[in-house]
Amino acid sequence: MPELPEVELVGRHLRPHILGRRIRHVTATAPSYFFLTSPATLRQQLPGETIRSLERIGKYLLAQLSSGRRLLLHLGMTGQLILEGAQSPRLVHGTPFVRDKHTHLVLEFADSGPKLYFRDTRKFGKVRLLMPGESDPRLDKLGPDALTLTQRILFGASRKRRAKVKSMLLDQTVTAGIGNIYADESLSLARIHPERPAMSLTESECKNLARIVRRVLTRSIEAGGSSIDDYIHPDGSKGGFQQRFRVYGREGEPCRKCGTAVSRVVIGQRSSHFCPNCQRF
DNA sequence: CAAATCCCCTGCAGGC
DNA sequence: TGCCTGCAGGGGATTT
Repeated sequence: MPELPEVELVGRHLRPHILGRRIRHVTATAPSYFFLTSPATLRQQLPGETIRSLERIGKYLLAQLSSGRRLLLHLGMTGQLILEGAQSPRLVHGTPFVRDKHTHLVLEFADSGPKLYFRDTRKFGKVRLLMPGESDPRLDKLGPDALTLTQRILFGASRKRRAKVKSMLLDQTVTAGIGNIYADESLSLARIHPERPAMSLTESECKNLARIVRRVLTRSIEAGGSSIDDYIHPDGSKGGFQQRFRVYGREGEPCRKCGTAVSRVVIGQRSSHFCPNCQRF
């Protein structure tokens, strides 16, 4: 589910519903590495806090709280932030979401508005409460946001890299927000083979690739993001960008440009899709 | 150092 | 129907 466009959309959908609201009660499940801050601490510390702002940083969401503390959230692979009343993603059409065994955190507010559920089946997501002035190394290490990716950043990062260009795009310290889908889609549009050594890219290829990354991410946001198995929006609605995938998840299917079968290779433990004709090594 | 490998966790689809 | 394998929008720790 969540790469930059999806996280951005979750933030946009959530803001009107949670900003300015005061947390009254917190329910959190058993400790797991989902909780960088213990559930007990969250239950104890969050009530009384008002959510002042919510910003996206790469694939993270960071909520500023009234006490000066901050709540850091990451959706991992299957994380979902769901507003009470949302349509259930996989259950019968028209059924509102109800808390289940994968719902690890519930925020109830002092007003009568909807609760907020944080659900994550695989528990790769993260939640951490940052004390005033406290920082998180994960945030500190992030590169510039991928929506503002420039040729300069890509070209600079690529110079001494023997590693594959796709790995560079996925490296959040180079640029933050690109995940497996948008890396494949961007390289496809840029007609660059994902296994090319990053250092083999020319300056003009970097310029083109940076522009394409920005455009793909922007277009996906406009289309409501990509929804594959789970929904993404806090109200339960789905995105539509997955219908426009050129290569992602299309192994064996014809390239939309030349008809050649889309190939799949594994790069850095991740499936990588490309057209072997349009994206020459 | 940089780069490759393994691991965290759960559910689902497909082959037999 | 059931079992088994492989795979999944992420990223951190460990190894080479």
